[in-house]
Amino acid sequence: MAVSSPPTLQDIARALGLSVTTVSRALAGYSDVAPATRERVRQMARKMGYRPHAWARRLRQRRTDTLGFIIPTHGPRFSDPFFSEFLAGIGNEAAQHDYDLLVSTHGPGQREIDAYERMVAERRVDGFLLVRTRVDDPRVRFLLAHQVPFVTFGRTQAENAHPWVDVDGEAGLYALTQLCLQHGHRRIAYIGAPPDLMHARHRLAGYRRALADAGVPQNPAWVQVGDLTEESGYRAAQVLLRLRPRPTALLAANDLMALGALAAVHEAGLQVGKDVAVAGFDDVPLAAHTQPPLTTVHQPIYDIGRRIVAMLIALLRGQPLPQQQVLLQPRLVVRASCP
Amino acid sequence: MAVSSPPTLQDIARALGLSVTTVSRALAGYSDVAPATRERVRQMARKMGYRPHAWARRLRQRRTDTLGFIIPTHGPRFSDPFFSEFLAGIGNEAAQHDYDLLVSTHGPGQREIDAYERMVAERRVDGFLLVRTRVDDPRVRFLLAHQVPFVTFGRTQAENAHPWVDVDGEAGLYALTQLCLQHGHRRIAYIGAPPDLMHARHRLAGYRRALADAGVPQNPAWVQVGDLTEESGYRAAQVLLRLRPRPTALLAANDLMALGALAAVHEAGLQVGKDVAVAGFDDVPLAAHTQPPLTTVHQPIYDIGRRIVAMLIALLRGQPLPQQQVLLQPRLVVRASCP
DNA sequence: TTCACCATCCAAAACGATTTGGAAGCGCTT
DNA sequence: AAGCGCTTCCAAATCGTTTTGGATGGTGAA
Repeated sequence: MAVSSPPTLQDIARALGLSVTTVSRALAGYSDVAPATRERVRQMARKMGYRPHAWARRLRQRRTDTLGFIIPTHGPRFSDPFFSEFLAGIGNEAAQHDYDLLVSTHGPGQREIDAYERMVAERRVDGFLLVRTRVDDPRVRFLLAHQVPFVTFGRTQAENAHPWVDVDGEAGLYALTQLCLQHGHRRIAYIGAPPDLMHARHRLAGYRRALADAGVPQNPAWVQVGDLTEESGYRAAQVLLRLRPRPTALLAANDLMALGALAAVHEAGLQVGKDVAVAGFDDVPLAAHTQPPLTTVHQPIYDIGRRIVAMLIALLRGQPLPQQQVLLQPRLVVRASCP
Repeated sequence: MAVSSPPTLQDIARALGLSVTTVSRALAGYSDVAPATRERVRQMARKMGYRPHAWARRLRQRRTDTLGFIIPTHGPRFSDPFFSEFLAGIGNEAAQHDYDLLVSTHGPGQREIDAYERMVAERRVDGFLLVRTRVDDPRVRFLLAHQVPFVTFGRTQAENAHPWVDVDGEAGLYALTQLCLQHGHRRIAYIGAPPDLMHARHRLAGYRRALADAGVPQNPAWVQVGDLTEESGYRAAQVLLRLRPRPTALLAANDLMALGALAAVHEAGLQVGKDVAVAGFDDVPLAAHTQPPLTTVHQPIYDIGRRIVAMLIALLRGQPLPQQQVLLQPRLVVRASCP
C-alpha cells in the first residue's frame, strides 16, 4: 500500500459497510447507534488511525475553537519576560480545553486594528485575549463594536463593559510607597509608565495617595515617565539622581525600569539599599538575582494567563461567569534594594 | 436589516446575478472573466464587505497556511527573554506571508510528541518551527518520520537531515575564552548547559578548544552544569568560587546563568571585572544594564526568527532554498564584566 | 391483521470556498 | 452555411465533517 492520505469518515464507513452518518454519530456517542455497531466503529477508527479533520469539523460547526492573542510589541528588539510566562499560562489552559491559540504580533498604531479586523472578518478566532490595556483602548472599542468576545488582562476606561482580570496596581504602589515612608524616606521619586496605559494611572495614583495620606509634600520633578524598558529606567534614574536635594528612593512602575535604575545608581557611585532605595513592580524571576535583590510587587502572571483563558472559554460556551471582573491583591516582596 | 452573518460568495453572486464560480474567479483574478465583470464583482465585494472564509478556503485547498510553534517550557514559572524576541520575529515574518502562527506550550517528556502528533494528525498546520534542539531530538525524529516540513533553530545529531539556522556557539565560546586568556586569566571556569541540548556541546567544545590551543591545563572541577536559569547560574558560581585556587573567570552558556553568577560573585564580596571576570551568551537586552554590564556573545534572535519562518514557507511552497543549513557567526560584545 | 412504537440506520443537505469540464455566443474563415 | 477558435460564463463536484429528516424492519398490543 502506498503512502496514503489520512483516513476519513468515508474510509471507515466503506471499510465497515456503514454510512458516514452512522460512523460520525457512533464516534460522537449518539444513542441512536447500536452498542455493538458503536464498538465496531470505534475499533476500526483506532485501527485505521482516524483523526477528525479539524477544519472540516469547524467549518460545519461554525466555530473555530481558536483564541486570538496579538502580542503588543514595540520595536523589533522587544523583549519582556512578562510575555513568556503569560504565554505559558494561556497556552496550557487553552490546550487543556482543546482550544488553539493563534498568535500574532503588532505594535500599537494605525494598522493595529487591521490585525484584529482580519482575524475577525475571516472567522479565524472565536475570541481574543488582550494585554497591556490602554485607557481608551481602540482594540476594546473595536471588539465591543463587533460583538467579539474577549477578556483583558488589565482594566480600561470601560470598566464594566467587558470582563477583565487585573492586579490592584494602586494598592501595590501604595504598599511600596508606604514601605519607604516607614523607613524614613521623604524624598521618594517615581518612574512611571506611559500615561495611556491603564496600569500607569493606577500605580501612579497609589504612589500619590500614599504620600498624601502621610502628609509628605510631593514634588513634580520627582515623577518621571519611562517606556517600561531598562534603558528608559536607566535614563529616568540618571535625571532623578542629578536633582538636589536628591531623592532617597526610586520606585519604578515595572521591574525592567527598576533594573535600569539600579544600574544608574551604581554608576553614580551610590549604594543601592543604603544611599538610595530602589523598587519595581512585577517580580520577574530576575528580580531575586539582581545586585542587590530587588524589592518589588509580585504579579502571578502565569495564573492570570490561565484564568483569563478560562474566563474567555466559559464566555464562548455561554457558561455564566462567577465574576465578570477580578481584581487581585498584589503581594509585596521585600528584598535588599529597598529594605 | 438585522445583524446578519458576513457575506459569502453566494451573496455576491445573487446580488449581481452571477454564478458563484464567476465571482470566485473574478476575485482570484482569473483571465476567463470579462474585465467589466471583474470590476463589478470587485466593487460589490468591497461594498458588501466580503472577506473570504479562511477555513472554507483552506479545506478546499488542502493547505492550512499555518505554522506550528510549540514553546518548550520547563516549569510553569518559566521566563526567558529569548522567547518574546523570537516570537516577535516569527510572528512578523509569518504575517508578512499571510501565514498564521499556531502556538502551544509543552515541556520535554513523554507527552511532548503527542502535542506535535495532534497538530499533524488533525491537519492543523503545514509545518513546524523548532527551537532549543536536543542532540537526539525526539521531535526531529517524529517530524522526519512523518514527513512534516520543519526548520529548526539549532542543529541536531541529524545535521544534514533537515534545514536549520544556528549560531556558531563553538566559535562564540572560543572567542570568549580567548578574550579571557589574552587578559592573563588561566583559571577559567565554565557553567554549561544540560548536555542533551545541542548548543551545550558546541559551546563547551569552543571553551575546551580555546584552552587546549593555548596550552592551558583544564580542570574538570572548573566545569559545572546548570539548567539555563539565573538560579542555577547562581548556585554553580557559588560552588566554583569556593574552589581553591579560585577560578578568575566564569563563563556561562547563557546570559541568565551569567546574571546568577554575577550575584554570587557580589555576594562573595568579590568585585566583578576585577577579582573575577564573568561573561555570558545571548546578549539579552538586560545584559547591557547589569552591574557591571555583561560581556557576552550576541545572537540576532529576532532576525533568526524571521529567517527560519522564511525558510519554512519557501519549503512549503516548493521553492528551492538557497541554503538548507545556515551557520551564523556570532559577535563578541565586550563590556565591563570581562574587559 | 393492523397499527403504533422503538431501535437502528442512512441519504442528502448543509458549511463556504475552489476547481473541473464543459456550454453558449460570437466573429471569422472557407 | 458549416466549422473553428475565442471569450465569457456556469453547473456540479469536491474538501471532510455534522445535522436534519426520514426510512426500514421488528416487536408488542389491540
